[in-house]
Amino acid sequence: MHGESNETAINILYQAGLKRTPGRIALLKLLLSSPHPLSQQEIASRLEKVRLNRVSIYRSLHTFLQSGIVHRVESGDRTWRFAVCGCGSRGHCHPHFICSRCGRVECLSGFKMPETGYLQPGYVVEEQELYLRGRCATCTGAVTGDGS
Amino acid sequence: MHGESNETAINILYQAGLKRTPGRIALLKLLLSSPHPLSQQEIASRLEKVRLNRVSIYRSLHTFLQSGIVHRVESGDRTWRFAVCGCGSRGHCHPHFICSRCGRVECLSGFKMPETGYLQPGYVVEEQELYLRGRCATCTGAVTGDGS
DNA sequence: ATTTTAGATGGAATATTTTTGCAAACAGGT
DNA sequence: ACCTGTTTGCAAAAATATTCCATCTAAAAT
Repeated sequence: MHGESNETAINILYQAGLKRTPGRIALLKLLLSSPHPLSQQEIASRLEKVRLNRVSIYRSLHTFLQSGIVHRVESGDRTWRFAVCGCGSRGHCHPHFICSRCGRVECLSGFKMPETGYLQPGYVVEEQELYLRGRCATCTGAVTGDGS
Repeated sequence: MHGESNETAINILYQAGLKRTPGRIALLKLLLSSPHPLSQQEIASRLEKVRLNRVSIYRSLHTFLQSGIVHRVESGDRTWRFAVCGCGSRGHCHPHFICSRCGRVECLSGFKMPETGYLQPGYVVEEQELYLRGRCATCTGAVTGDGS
């Protein structure tokens, strides 16, 4: 299924100058294969077979974050969610949609962040986060449902 | 100083159909007089003289939130911050600025939220939050500093 | 003014998530 | 095969938010 993501994960780690340990590769593979940001709990439960400690997950995510490999989303339930971001910076390059019903968080890739030229003098913006909260297509029942 | 905010607080509670208890009035007065959102910890330390329990603060804020009296800001350090919002809804009617150095959170009142007509079909946006993270005027040293 | 009642409060305790410390294990290079 | 700095595992701590239940109070009714 995700045979190539193994190579991709190793390559990303190599590019960032990080050691390619089995745990990190598995973690990064998981993030690469997920269509939406994952919480540490979700990651831990999906990585049980790899037997990667939660603290190690926490620290690896922390390292990834500092290297700009992942970005961190605060979805409103006091848990951070992580996703691989192609933009390579620590900031957010796109808005995020949070479903208020199912809690799912989605990256709205392809959408630019709004312009912000309206700050008071002296203020410097380093990064910005735009969260849209509402109902996803599944929860509004608008999905046509073509299987899977 | 804030003699009138006492009346204002009582009036707000009355309009919302909530009981005007001393604790709630003190809490609302504090929020009304604060230029930026406050965390529960900040509120508790500033309300020590009133001897209002932290749980009561938590519950009052929860009630205020449901009544649309306050709005809740997630500033990135996993603590909620609360501020009185004139818009009367539970959503956010303006962006928030978070200083990455001093942690201060400011309401960017007067600025409209960006348009969001670009969602996929089936998605419904109930509210949106825009956070700008960076350095405030104080932390960039851009304040002219006319005393105080 | 007294009574009544739904709602608010206090204090302790619980839940959840994040973060740290230290010793053992490992990756990557020589 | 060996060395060194990094990573991991396990236990434990921190920090914040949330719940429980008995008691008290605001505000309306008598």
